[in-house]
Amino acid sequence: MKFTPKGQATRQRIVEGAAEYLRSNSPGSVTLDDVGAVTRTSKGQIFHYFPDGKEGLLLAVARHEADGVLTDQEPHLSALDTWESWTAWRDAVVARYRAQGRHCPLGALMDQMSGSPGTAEVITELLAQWQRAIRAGVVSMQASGQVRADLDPDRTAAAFVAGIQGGVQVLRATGRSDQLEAAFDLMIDYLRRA
Amino acid sequence: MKFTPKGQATRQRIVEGAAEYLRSNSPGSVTLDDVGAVTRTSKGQIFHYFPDGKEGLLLAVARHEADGVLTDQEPHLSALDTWESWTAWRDAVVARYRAQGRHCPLGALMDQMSGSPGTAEVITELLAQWQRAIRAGVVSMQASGQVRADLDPDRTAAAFVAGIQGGVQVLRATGRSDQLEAAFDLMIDYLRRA
DNA sequence: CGTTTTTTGTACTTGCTGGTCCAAAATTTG
DNA sequence: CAAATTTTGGACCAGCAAGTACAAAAAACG
Repeated sequence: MKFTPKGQATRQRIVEGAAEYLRSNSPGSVTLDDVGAVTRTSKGQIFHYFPDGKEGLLLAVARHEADGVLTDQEPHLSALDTWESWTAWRDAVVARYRAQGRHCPLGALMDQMSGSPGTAEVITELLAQWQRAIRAGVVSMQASGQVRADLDPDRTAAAFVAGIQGGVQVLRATGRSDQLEAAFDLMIDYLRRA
Repeated sequence: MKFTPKGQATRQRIVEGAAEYLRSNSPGSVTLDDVGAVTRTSKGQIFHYFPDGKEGLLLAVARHEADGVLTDQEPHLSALDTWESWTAWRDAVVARYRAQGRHCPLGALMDQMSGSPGTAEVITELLAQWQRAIRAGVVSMQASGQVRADLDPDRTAAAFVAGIQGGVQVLRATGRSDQLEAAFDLMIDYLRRA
């Protein structure tokens, strides 16, 4: 499929509009007409740019959101080489999620996961990248001798992913960020003692 | 609403059948006809026992599943007073979730959460109970002097909830239990060193 | 320009699903 | 046993939302 610049702009408008809309509405209840209304597009355009219909559109949205999650923390993620950078990262994530409350791109992703194997794949890739970035941070802390060398960076990073993921999940369900903060603090504290 | 014994049995059959069915199918795609087919009941019966229709049924299922999650780990949860009991608990949870893979009652709950405030409440209550049980375990370890007394039991329990929750979530998305195990191990290890 | 391709709008179709209605069967009750 | 109540079955309805058809507008192109 090739599109002219105008076409690409429209396509992008649809994806971004749908993404934002999906952050506050469960994917099951979002209709193509909703998307059309929000993005000022007609059904014809939606199917023109997403021949696979709703499924294709949701997948495109998933990819778009997955991108956002990582680039969002990028300044922090790639520089986890001092204790300050770790806590700064923690603060950024907590503040970010606390501000947006339930309207969470990652959470919306998870919601649309069940049923769509494509989305599950996108999430798997996202988590893997995330874990890799954290792992790199652990390794760099070991390299500078601030963390014991016998710590397994892979498992530590895996635990971080689980903790953050779970904290966000709880935040979405309950509206409270306690668990997210506690998990983050415990894990960083664990690193500190290692 | 009052039902005869026969009626209660039917109601229960519907809830349990629907619950099992929901574990492997996303709630958005589950229809009342599906439930009827699986539980050998007619639409009439479903609306007879759940006057609020689908929403009421899903809520009943949510409560049923929430019960199951805790009673499932109950032998372990109420006896977290030795290191062996903690690791036994860990092993039980990991084994359990690894066996069931994606068909996870808690995960299915989370899925149907978005959009239904009732379900969100059920989940909040479940998480709170869970956290309380873990907290009690931490306290008892402190009482017996196996864990430092200056550790905050609330925050520690909160972190555990987040870690497990996230691990399960990742397991559902990727099919791998690495993160769940890593989170569990890191946290227990953290306790050990405290 | 004129033609060809892309983009957009809209009316329509189709299938599905939650929910209603009502009557028959079974069960309880007196 | 007869009346009242509960349980069950299934036909039916209404609305909604995905997807299609097709033509007009706009742009690209030579």
